[in-house]
Amino acid sequence: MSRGPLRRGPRPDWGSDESHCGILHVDMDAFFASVELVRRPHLRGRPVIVGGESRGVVLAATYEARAFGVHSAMPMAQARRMCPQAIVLPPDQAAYRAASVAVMAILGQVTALVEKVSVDEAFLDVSGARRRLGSPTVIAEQIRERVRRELDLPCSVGIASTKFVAKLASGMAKPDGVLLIPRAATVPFLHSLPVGSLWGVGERTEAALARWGITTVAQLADSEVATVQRAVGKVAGAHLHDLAWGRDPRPVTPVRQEKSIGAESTLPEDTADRSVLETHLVSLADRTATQLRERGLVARTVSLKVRSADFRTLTRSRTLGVPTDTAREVSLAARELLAGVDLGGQAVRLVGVRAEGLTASTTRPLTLEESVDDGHAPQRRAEQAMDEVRRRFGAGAVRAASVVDATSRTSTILEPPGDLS
DNA sequence: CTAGCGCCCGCAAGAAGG
DNA sequence: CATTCCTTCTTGCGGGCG
Repeated sequence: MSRGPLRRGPRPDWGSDESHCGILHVDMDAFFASVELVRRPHLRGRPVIVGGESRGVVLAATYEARAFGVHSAMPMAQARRMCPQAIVLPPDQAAYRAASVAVMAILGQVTALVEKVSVDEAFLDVSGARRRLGSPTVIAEQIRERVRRELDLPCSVGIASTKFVAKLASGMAKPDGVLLIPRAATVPFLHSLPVGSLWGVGERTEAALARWGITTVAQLADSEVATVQRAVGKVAGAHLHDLAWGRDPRPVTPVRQEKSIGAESTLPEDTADRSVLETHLVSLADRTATQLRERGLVARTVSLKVRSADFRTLTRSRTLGVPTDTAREVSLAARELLAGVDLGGQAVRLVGVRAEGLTASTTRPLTLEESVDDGHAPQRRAEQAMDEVRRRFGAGAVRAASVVDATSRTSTILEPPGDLS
């Protein structure tokens, strides 16, 4: 989700030579808010913010809200102060995922070379589609028209010769626009920007560069590589210096093997009660393991994330003897890790579970040998049965007994097989 | 008054190898 | 033969980024 403030003034124009500009970056405008407006058309034209109710941040804001200074990632309390008349809607991730799938389907019809980078943005390599579909700007406008007509959603497209310049261009094209940066204009374009515009330069890196007197991309480009490397590290330094000269050889990569899968949640209120935390860990582990099984993956390492009330974050991880995809083992590992954490009396505001070291599961349709000699097989079978129940009756149909609130427990609730607590 | 998710890097320390 | 030194690899952790 783009997080910059509202751009003012006319859209810049860097020329119209489209040769060598095969990379498109498609970025949905105020995505979550735009999806909400589709089903709540009466809110169009009004400041709308999507975000967590009490202790959340702004996930998306319409341009009407941005006019008040509201932007993504801003604490909700601050956003409400800046724009008290804003309509605040709770997020509906399922709806956004569905919209994302629809958008990506349209992009997939343009070219197979689509790299989804997040729920609301993707890169396309259309350099081979010119004969079939026309020039990049023509393709960009067709995409925008289709997304607008079929889904009623606005998006912006950046066109350039490299991925990160295309990404910058889409940001400057917003809202609801297209911007082409011809290859010949790349360096002058980049050198007109502050360093913070570069991909990979956030608050910290910006400050580190500033200590060496580097605040613009032009200054970065004119600095010795060694200087930049001293400021931000060897690898990042070399990379940034390349970017400052428009060198970005990364190709558009349609499929990427995921390296980790996880779930985390900020608690309704801070707590130091370990049993409450463990209950959350069980359900986070369940979500994580379900995703592992959905993707046919097993994880070798389980990591725990804990954020305390003072907003300090720590992680602990453990590598298992045998890779797993069961909630039981993920949750067991997570709870053992939690037991080893000294919170120093601090209450906890967020816990998370993450599965790392992923490899393809060899045991998806459990073979006979596995169910005989793998001691974990009964657990896998049980959890696969739960997957099936959820598929047929909905996500809430089965939960670990320990996650079911005691007051809502009745004899009619299905208890999962096996000890999941 | 600060989400959730996943990627990547730097650094430190231990394991492994010579 | 056991110990030491050195390098490289692996793992764990923190943190930045978007």
